[in-house]
Amino acid sequence: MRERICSAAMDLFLREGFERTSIRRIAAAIGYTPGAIYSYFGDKDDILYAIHEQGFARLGLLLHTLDGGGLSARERFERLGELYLRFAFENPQYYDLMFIKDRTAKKIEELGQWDVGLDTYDFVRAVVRESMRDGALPTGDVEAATFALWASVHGMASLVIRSRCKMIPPDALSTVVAEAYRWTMRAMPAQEPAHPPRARGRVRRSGR
Amino acid sequence: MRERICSAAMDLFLREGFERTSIRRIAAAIGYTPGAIYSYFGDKDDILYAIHEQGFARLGLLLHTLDGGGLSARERFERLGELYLRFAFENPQYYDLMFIKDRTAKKIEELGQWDVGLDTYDFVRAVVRESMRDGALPTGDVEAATFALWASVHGMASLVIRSRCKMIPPDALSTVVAEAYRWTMRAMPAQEPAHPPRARGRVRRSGR
DNA sequence: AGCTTCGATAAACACCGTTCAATATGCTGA
DNA sequence: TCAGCATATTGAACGGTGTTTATCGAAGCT
Repeated sequence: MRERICSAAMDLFLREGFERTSIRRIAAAIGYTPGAIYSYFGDKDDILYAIHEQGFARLGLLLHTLDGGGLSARERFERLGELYLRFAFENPQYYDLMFIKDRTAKKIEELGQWDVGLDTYDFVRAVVRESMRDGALPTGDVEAATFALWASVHGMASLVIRSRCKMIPPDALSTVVAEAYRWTMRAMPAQEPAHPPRARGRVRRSGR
Repeated sequence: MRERICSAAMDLFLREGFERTSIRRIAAAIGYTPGAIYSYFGDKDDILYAIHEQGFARLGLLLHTLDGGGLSARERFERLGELYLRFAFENPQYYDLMFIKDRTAKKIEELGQWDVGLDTYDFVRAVVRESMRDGALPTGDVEAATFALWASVHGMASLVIRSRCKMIPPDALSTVVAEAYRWTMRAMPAQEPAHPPRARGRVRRSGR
């Protein structure tokens, strides 16, 4: 039943946008009265939260396709941002819920459930750390580098999703984004491995 | 009168947030009835739009303090992002209106008034172009590099403003952001000037 | 004084999220 | 088979929202 509500809600979010999706409409879409929904969700933002969880499950699945591909640390690092951007542009409504919408953050705070997104962040941090250890990135503050990478791709995604890129011709947008990401990557050059053979071997093996 | 409405609205936005600021409350704050407001603004989002314009005026003023300081292209480039971030963190509600909120973008689209933000973007692009010509940045696609820089700082600002950084201890947040920006800057190294003396002279003089 | 003009009002409309007493439904035990 | 119970659902209500519009009142002009 929670499932039915969620999928009806997401359906309406996609077609009408969140603000125009009322509890009454969600209820009508599944043939119920508004009050019924409150037996399954405490309030409207609880539905948002449930969908946001689904979104993180999807994103997690996508990012973990990086595991076991026999990729070098540098390849993993570069693919990570690409996958993140792909998720954002293929699921803009999910992305909005997960990383932009105010109400989601408010609900997360209310529930104190930060771990949903934290897993994903830990994964990114681990990739950055590995990349540094492997010489695929200049060494430095892991926390800051992780945040810098995340901010960069989130910035691109959220500017596009929230329609702030109208100065770029729509048909050129995707290539500008791709080019900007390439620029960001090129700007973070691979260094000489710190301790070449053992480190790379260890990383390769543990990444199996 | 429009001024009085705007400042009352901004006052309430600051204290209560946009969603909880109703036309009725704005009207009450200046001693009018709700209907009166509609003699001065077509709808609620027109107030948003007016405030967003003020925000861009402020930001423009701040960024143009870079002019005439006798700064090198590289310094201008680095300071640009710092000023942008400063604006965002000192005026988070303005920033939200200008670069994150959905309804602002919708209203801009409705009015077809993209030039407000375009001036600012042109300024950033010009700084990037100058930096490349001056060898303060690796040369390459100006459009992509501008977007990459903007996305990077916007990403940091919007993640913080929309409360997505709870995995970073609050008291460490500002240093992580600063460190991440330094990382981004360090990752975009200055190159040898393309045509050193004449070019630098020209830039210096025109920047007066 | 009469007339016009125009800003402000009050009331209404159609929504919204949310609550809750009342009811319908389906299941259990006798 | 039927009473009783528990649970799922309803429908109406509350207080709010953005927005529209007929009406009013005061000021300005002839």
